[in-house]
Order: sequence, then C-alpha cells, then structure tokens
Amino acid sequence: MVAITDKTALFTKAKLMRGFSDPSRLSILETLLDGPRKVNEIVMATGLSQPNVSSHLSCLRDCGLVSTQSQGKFVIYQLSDPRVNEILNLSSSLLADVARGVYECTRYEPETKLLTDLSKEQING
Amino acid sequence: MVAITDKTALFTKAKLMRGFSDPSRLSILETLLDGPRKVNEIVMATGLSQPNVSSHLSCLRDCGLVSTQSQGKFVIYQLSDPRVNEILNLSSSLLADVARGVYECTRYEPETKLLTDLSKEQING
DNA sequence: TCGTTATATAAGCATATGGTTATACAATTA
DNA sequence: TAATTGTATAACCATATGCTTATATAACGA
Repeated sequence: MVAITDKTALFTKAKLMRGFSDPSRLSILETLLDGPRKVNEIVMATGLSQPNVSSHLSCLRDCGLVSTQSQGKFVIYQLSDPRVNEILNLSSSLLADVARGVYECTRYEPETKLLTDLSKEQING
Repeated sequence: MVAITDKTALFTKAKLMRGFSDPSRLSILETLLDGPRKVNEIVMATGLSQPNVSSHLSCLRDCGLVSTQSQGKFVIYQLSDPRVNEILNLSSSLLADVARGVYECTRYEPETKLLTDLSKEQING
C-alpha cells in the first residue's frame, strides 16, 4: 500500500471539514447531537427544505460524518463517531471566545451582512 | 445583552469552521502546528503564492484561528488557541478512519477527481 | 392495484470562493 | 533619499456551492 501523500491527505481533510462549514449542515449535525433522527424529523428541526436536507445528508454520509440505518420507508441518521461530537463541541467552545473576531471577519459575509449590526450589539452589549 | 440567537451562532460557527475546510488554509494551519512562522516561511512551507497566503491569513486571523505579532517588517502568525490544535488533531484522527468514505464522496470533488484512482489504490491497497 | 408518504436525485440559477496578476504600503538598508 | 524586501490589497476570472422546483424511487396502506 502506497502511503497517502500529504497533498491527498490535505484535500481529504479539507473535504471532511466542509461538513462543518455550512450553516445548514451544521444545523443538521447539531440536531443529531441529541440522538438519531429520521429525515423528516431533521427537516422539521432545521426548517430546511426536504431536498436540501436530503442533499446535505448525502454529503455528510459520504464524508463519513453521519451514518444511516433504514427502518421501513424511513431512514435514520446519526453522528458516526464520537470525534464528530467532540469537534462540534470544540467549535462551540471556541466560538464563545472568538465570536467578536468572527463577526468582524470581512470574508464570506454575504449572508451575515444583515446580521452584523445586531451581532455586534449582542457580543458587545 | 440580547442572547445570541441560534441562527446567528450557527452562521458564525460555520464561518469559523470554514478556516479548516480549504486545503490551502489547512496547510497553513498545519504549518503553524510546528510553531509561529513568518509569512514568507509559510509561503515556502506551503508552496502557495504570497498574495494567496496573505489573503488566507487575513481570513484566518479575522476568524480568530490565528493571531499575529509584528517584528519590524515581518509579521509572525501563530495558532491562537489550543482548541485550534485540538480540532486539527481530531480531524487528522477522524480522517484516518473515514478516509474511504471521504474519498468516495461525490460532492465537492472537482480538484480531487484526478486523485481518485490513486486514492482508492492507496486506501484499499 | 392505487394512492400516499418518505426519501433521493436532477436540472438550473444566483452567488460565493479561491486563485492569479498587478500594485500598494511599510520597513529596512545602501 | 532611493532601492529593496516583506506583506497586504485590488481587480478580475473560472468554477464550486447551495438552494429551489420538479421528478424519481421506494415502502406502506386502503
């Protein structure tokens, strides 16, 4: 077996982390922190559309962050590994300390632009 | 102080995690796992262009993942918090176990398409 | 079997993202 | 001061991303 090159590992790790880097996927993962859920339960909990949730779930499963189990016509999703929970918890913990910096981040701010004023109020208030 | 809404926290956390979700940023962060580095050292270590590194560093700093310290005309970057190291290590650890799934992920595969054949050989071989 | 419910996929669009080149700015040195 | 070196920013482009609508597939119930 050929060793996985640094470059390949890098791309793969980045791909893995993409699972956490989108608000929709993150809300799905956080929903699953409470335990296994059917797709429609995830749809309800997150408020996202069914096709959108389904698409994100496929991605998360392909990337190994969640696993599935079929039950009749239902499909039950769950976090696949305790380290996924750990990363979610670490990011929450880190968020609490660096929130100010993140809010002021001028990159990737399209959606959050509207939130900025309120956000600053919230963190500084 | 108004509580930070779930939705706002979600967006912010996702933004934070974006720092880890790109191969270039990840290579910068992993370079910094070895300790503080000047920008040009990061450029050398990663093989990325100087403006590209500088741009990613700005993002990482704005998002709170790295911090800086000036030394004459040099700027020294370092990981800002032990939890950043932890997340990097967890993702490496997780990668080792779910690599197969990630490689076969059909989403976000533009750059890795060319690597696929080699990758499968590497993981399965 | 037929309709209904649960989930997945496809096509298409608006926009975000990452990279490059060129250039600005800042600090050091001759 | 002028030239050089280190870093940051701007403008631009090709492409990836996420969402919506429409539709397919699958399992269940009447």
